[in-house]
Amino acid sequence: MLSQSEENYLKEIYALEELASKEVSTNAIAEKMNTKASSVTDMIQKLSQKGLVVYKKYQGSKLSKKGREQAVAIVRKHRLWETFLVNKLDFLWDEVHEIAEQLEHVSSETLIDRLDAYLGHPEFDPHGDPIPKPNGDVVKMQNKCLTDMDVNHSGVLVEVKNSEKAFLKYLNKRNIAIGDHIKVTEIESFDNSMKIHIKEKELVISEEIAKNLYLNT
Amino acid sequence: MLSQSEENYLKEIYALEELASKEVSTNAIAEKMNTKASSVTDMIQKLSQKGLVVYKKYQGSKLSKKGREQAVAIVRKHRLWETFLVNKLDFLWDEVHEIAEQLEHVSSETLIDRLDAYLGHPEFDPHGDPIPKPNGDVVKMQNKCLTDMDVNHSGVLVEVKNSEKAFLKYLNKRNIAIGDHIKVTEIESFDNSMKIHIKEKELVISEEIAKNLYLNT
DNA sequence: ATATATTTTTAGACAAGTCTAAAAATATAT
DNA sequence: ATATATTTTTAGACTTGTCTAAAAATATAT
Repeated sequence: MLSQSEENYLKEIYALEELASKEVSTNAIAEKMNTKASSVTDMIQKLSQKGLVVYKKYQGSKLSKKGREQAVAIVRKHRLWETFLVNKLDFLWDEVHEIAEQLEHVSSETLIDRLDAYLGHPEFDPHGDPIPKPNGDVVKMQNKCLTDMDVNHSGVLVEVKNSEKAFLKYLNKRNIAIGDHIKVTEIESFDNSMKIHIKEKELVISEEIAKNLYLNT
Repeated sequence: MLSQSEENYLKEIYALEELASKEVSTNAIAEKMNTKASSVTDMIQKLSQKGLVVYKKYQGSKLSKKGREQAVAIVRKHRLWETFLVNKLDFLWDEVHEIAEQLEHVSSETLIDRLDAYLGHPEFDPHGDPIPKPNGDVVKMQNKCLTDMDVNHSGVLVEVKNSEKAFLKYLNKRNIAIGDHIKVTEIESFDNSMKIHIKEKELVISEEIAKNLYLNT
């Protein structure tokens, strides 16, 4: 049985690994979790002791097989609860994160299986993130050009294909940056412009812009 | 903001007060919560400090107005979640307690209001207990124990006072459930066993069983 | 390559909640 | 009414998860 805190660490390490696909640094975890590096070191050592994390002093951490399984299970719960909140209780998809953070720690296999069935075994949560299967399978995220994405799908901005001053200036002005979570909310078929949700705001961008943005989805 | 532990204490003190309608003893709380009397003393003093409990050394504790409000809010959450689990996720009414014990600590006013609406503002939970209103009102039940009923009188089974596995199993086997209409058709005076009419059938139950069944008449 | 800066770990402290063992207060029984 | 039993509280310890401050390791810059 994991404590809530242990679960949160596993979940965040998982998220960071997905982004970087290499060992995650103590500082990175500390920042993500709003805590101090020394606290992270303490917890990492405990998780390492328990065989959930592979850790070598000063070299960062990564999840073990066992740790990854646990992390995925938590992500599954989080995303199913988010889906419930939006699909059944009429929350908006950007209002549900904090509540799901609490619900994800409720421990009952049966509960989560029933919830999954009740929701009709959804594949994606309201943010467009894939919901892991009960056996731990997760749809692999891959880089996709924004122009290849469908409505309601989302991803994290990981690459900008054009490095002209003007283009970068454009991104700056609109406060678009690497690492931002972007969700496609509308596509205008006649000119392929799209409406995207980014940093709590809606933005309309042309196909020309979209062509240069790559998301990890 | 109350900790989970504080919430649990308030909830259990509330339950004990409802039963006894007087100050509850440290030992009674300890037994109910599966903890030691010394731990209870510690917590009681803390809750008293916070103005949630009225406490005088060696004289037992009772909830303050503020503490009672908090306790009722937790009971409301607990019972709404139980209703959700049974009505929407098809749990049996005797399977939901442990899960609801976890869910009741999820903190979000909006969540619980939406859940309430989603369930159609139910008045009773699957065990027949009244669900407190958002403002804290709780329907006072004029429940009667089956042993206090006369021949030919009837009511709806609303509460089961014993939650041991064996007892619940007994009820399941005989297909006796909360919400059933029960009529007393015969009382055997020498052992106080009774014949009851339930779901189109006649059943004989011992006084021992009858003691644990409460009807809303 | 050496000094400087940054990151990470350690050491020691603290708060919450629990426990055991012993002391203090209250209740019970003769 | 006094001795005995029970209940409750206190004192001190332990665990979990956090923190600050200082030390150690690693990275960076000139």
